[in-house]
Amino acid sequence: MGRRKIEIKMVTDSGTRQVTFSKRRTGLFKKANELAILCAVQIAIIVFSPGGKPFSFGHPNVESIVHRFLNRENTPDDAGSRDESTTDDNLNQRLLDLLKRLNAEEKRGEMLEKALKAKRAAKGQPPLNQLGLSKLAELKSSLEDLRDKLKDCINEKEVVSALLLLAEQQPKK
Amino acid sequence: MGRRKIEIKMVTDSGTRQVTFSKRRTGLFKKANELAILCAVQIAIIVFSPGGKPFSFGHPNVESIVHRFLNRENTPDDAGSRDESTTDDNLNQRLLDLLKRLNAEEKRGEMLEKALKAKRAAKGQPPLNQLGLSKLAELKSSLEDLRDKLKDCINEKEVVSALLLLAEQQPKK
DNA sequence: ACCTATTAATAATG
DNA sequence: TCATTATTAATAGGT
Repeated sequence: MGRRKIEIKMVTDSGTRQVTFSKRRTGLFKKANELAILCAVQIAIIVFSPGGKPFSFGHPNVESIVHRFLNRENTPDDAGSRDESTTDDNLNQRLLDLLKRLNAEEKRGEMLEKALKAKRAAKGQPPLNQLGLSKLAELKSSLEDLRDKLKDCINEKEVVSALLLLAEQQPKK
Repeated sequence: MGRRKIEIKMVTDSGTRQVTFSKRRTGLFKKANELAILCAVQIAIIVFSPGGKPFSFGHPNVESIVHRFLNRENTPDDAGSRDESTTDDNLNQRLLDLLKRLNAEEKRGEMLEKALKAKRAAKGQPPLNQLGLSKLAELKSSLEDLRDKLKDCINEKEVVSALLLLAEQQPKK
């Protein structure tokens, strides 16, 4: 709907792409707002610009909707509405996503840690010495908790991976 | 853009509201898809229908975008544009977010695994037996890789936690 | 940013 | 829910 019809494929010129992004993002958010009001529903949109900057729209706000969405699987009391989300395919897809994410976050964690190390090296004196003994003990126990949690996590991921691979293995249905 | 102009206010008739919701949701998702392709961007939409049923659109998928957003981080590969993201505060905040997310995902992983287990228990014969030996070996080594990665991860998280707690400890600057 | 010719979405209807 | 279509709304290209 413009002076010309355009094909839906990546806009190659980066200037034009940025303009298109701005215009269409505005239009999309407007539509989302209309949908929310007309139908009295909750809606959230998250989009990252070509430059990587996050934009979001939420009615009434992004966080509550995301939270509701992410936690939609553990509401056994109100028995209504849902029908999907319990098929094997669905579970497998979600597990696959989860594993992908965990992997990505491991990498991210490594990068962040390196960045922080570099920062501290560049500074000079690490602030470790300034810690009180009681704080150190506290720290130690919290780290032990964390380690134990992650160890449990390893076993779970092994099981999950096994199930996933098996599922992929199966010719299906 | 219909036979008549309509006011943007809640549609009172529930039948009409449901129809409007369906049509406009479809339109919105289509627009989102076009935006994603035209501008090569990631986008996620979550919307709950008037009946409370969740609908979502994600390019490439909802989960990764939601988590990228909750964590407010920019992609590290294209080295341009950004200038922040290297202060200590910023790093610490990002590490804190990462830890929170890892924790949340551990829990999610547990839940998903339980769900899958329950499913399989309900079915009967687990498909493990059908695996060929070579596939089993493959599986085993990939699991070992995963375990090793997670072990490394544990150590990193310990360091990270220590640094985080120390940072919180400091009266700041 | 703004303009506007043109296309795309959709409200009402069957 | 699906199809049609008169009408409005979004927007591509240009200034």
